[in-house]
Amino acid sequence: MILSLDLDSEVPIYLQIRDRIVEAIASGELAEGSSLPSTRQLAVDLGINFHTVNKAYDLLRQEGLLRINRKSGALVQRDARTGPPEPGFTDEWETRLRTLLAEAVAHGVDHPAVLGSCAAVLTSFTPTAPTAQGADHGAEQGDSAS
Amino acid sequence: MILSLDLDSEVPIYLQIRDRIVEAIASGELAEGSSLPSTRQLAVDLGINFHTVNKAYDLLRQEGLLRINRKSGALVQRDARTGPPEPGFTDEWETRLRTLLAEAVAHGVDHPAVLGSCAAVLTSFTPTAPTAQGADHGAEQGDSAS
DNA sequence: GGTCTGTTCTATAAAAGCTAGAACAGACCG
DNA sequence: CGGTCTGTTCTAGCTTTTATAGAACAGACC
Repeated sequence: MILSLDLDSEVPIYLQIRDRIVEAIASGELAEGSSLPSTRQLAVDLGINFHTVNKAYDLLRQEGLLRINRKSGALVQRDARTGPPEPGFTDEWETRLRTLLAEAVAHGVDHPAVLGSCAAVLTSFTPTAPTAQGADHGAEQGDSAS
Repeated sequence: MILSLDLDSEVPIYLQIRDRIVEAIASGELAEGSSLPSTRQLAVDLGINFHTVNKAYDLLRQEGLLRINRKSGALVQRDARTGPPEPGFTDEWETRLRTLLAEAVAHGVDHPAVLGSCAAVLTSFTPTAPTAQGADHGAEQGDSAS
């Protein structure tokens, strides 16, 4: 699990870590039960303070995506296949979705284009379709600059 | 233009104002050229300081959605029909979209359901679509894989 | 002239955000 | 046992954000 982050970004470091892990879970790169590096280890790899990593892990734990144990460290608790989301998640999420999509529409992106972007993002989460046998165009992503 | 905001929300007031205006523009409730109430007037209506409203307006101006004039006040500059977004908008927007959709997928919402939510939100932006250009049935495509 | 408008200063106070140092306790291994 | 890893907790400093507020200015409008 190598993640690259931009220290010059306006997005806080701990949020970048969280976002990357969420995307890794969504794409299946991190399956349920996968173990994440320890906060101190990841902090050393990224050259940041381990509290920052801890904050990201703790946020993911509050969101129900991680299970943190003193003995086994951080494990992925949720998965795309785990089941439906906890009650209360969808409402809050759709509110944010509404605001985000409204932004695009207001800026002149027409509805089919917006929906196309959504579909493209979702497709990027499944680089290798289970039922597909034709195109195995691997998504180029492996980038580690940290 | 009546907007309700939640003073107890974690979302800052000025951001709530911005979000509501963006959604109003996306839904066509506020068309290009529409005039918004003055900062002082809206502040009185909402029971808040006019600087807070000014901050929301200024943010929308920076985003290119509002044109603020000393004589005509705040006018909606952009619209769903104005044209394609400014260069640089899409990339940053798709990054946020990716993170948001990843969140839903990681929480167990399957791809068709996510796409369905997106389509539902878009549909809610067009309660009456006389100039439909295929946005209605655009949601009908199921999952993208295979 | 009076009143509205946006604009621009300064200012303050509270809150949140972010990173960090230090220490503690449990777990593991040689 | 001793050393080292782990997560956890407490404290702390610093910056940024948020919201409010006052004051003043200039253009527009009736």
